[in-house]
Amino acid sequence: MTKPVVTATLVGQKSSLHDIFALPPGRALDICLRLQTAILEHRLAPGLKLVEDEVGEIYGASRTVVRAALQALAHSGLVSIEKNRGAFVAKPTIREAHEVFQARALIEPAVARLAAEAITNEQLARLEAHLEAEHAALADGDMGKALMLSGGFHIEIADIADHRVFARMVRSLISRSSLIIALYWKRSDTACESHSHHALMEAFQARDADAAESIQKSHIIDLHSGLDLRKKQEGGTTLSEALGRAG
Amino acid sequence: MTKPVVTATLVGQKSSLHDIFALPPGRALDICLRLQTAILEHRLAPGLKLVEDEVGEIYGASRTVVRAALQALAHSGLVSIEKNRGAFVAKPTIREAHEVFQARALIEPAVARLAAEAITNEQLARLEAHLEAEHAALADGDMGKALMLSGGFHIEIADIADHRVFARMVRSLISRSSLIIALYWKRSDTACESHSHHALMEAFQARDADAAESIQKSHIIDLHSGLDLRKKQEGGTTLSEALGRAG
DNA sequence: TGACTAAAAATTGTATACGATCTGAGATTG
DNA sequence: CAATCTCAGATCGTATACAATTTTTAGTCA
Repeated sequence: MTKPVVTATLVGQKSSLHDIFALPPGRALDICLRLQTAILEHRLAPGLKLVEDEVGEIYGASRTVVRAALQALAHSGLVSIEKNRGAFVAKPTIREAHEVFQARALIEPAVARLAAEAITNEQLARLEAHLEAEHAALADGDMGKALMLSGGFHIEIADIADHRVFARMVRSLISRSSLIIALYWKRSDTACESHSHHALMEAFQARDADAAESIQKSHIIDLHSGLDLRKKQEGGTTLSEALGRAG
Repeated sequence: MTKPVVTATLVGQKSSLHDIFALPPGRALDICLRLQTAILEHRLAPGLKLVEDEVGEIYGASRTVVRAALQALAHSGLVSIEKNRGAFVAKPTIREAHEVFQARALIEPAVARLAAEAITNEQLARLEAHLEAEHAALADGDMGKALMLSGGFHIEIADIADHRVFARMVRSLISRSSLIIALYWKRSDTACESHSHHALMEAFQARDADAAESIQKSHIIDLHSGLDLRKKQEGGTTLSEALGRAG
């Protein structure tokens, strides 16, 4: 049962969650996080409608709370809300896909530099453990888990950089990347990814900020090039079916 | 009566507002924008408490709607919400001030480059008009207006770059900068600012992307250095006093 | 059959009500 | 007199109810 560890990282157990959603702790935040996890795990397909009553029923909360959660998710870009029509799992356009990866290519290398300059031994160990988990998932052929861990790796770096403004941006960009990958990923060999992360790891161990920055930049450009920006997947699943009763 | 034009730019008349707050059009968005304007015009001091009933009374809406608006503002970083305590106009810390300007120094030069590459003659004219208005405000000694226009200038550039992800980031960073300046600005000679904007304008006219990028970078570093990050202003005004009945 | 229309059902938008929590003034005590 | 305690008022958190809007369905007519 290693999954909870994964989701905790990607979803934001560290670096105070309410900082991400600007919501005080409470049931709304809970629902927010659960839905976010479900979306990032690709259990809720892009385009799926999130009916307020239905979500409330599943998590045992009233529409008031659910609405707050959905609104928060809309701000983070994982959900889009249309007037009088409701909330839907976001379905990034091809344009947005490009933009998100352009933004990542600008911001994450700078963040990697900061992280390389500030990283402690303890954080190094943690990051290495993360990398190993990622490697293991790849060996198992568990792609969903590997992708999740891959995102978590980037987020951990942002946390190490200890820059809240950047960290928040990175978190949002990576969440959206997860959706984008769900829709547009084409490349079969995800191995290169793990390789990039390994190279990054070495740069961190050497505290080589220049290397970290440049490796991260290549890595993200590489990811960007791994997208097929023509076809688009349709989302047909049903809500309670995907979430079950526990979510 | 030139102010509405100004606020319209800073607040986001262009580039579909609901994109900024991820809120569908409606009363919540209205309140959101009015409060944002009031905050950015420094009529609502950092730290001021925004009582839900009071805001609702002023704008003629129920708490339900007001809460949605406050939550949206919290996401954009202009308001902070504390559990069981309510919403307050955000009061950026010194650390956050540094971080916001570091982020601007990274992102805005890249955005300026994009804008220089894409700018049309029409947009050039618009931008020039904006610059003139800014110059006029400075000549009048109307600092509040000048600051507002200064922020608007940066936002227009982001809109010209036509990159929604960056534009949204820039908008959020500039909003927060407005608060930061309200709290920490020290320099008396705001003239240099106008000078920087002039230099940028020339780069745009020449479609010189390199120049635009580098000028923007220096400009933001310069702004950052114009902050005094020691003292902190206290906010004591009252809500309805600042907003009046019309807001 | 197919397209259009109208009524019914489902869903969202908003207001209101009530319990929970916080705040501050005044009483109490060492 | 200062510090603490208690309780009333203010304010927030959440559920529920009803109005407005959209979506679906059933029916009608060409």
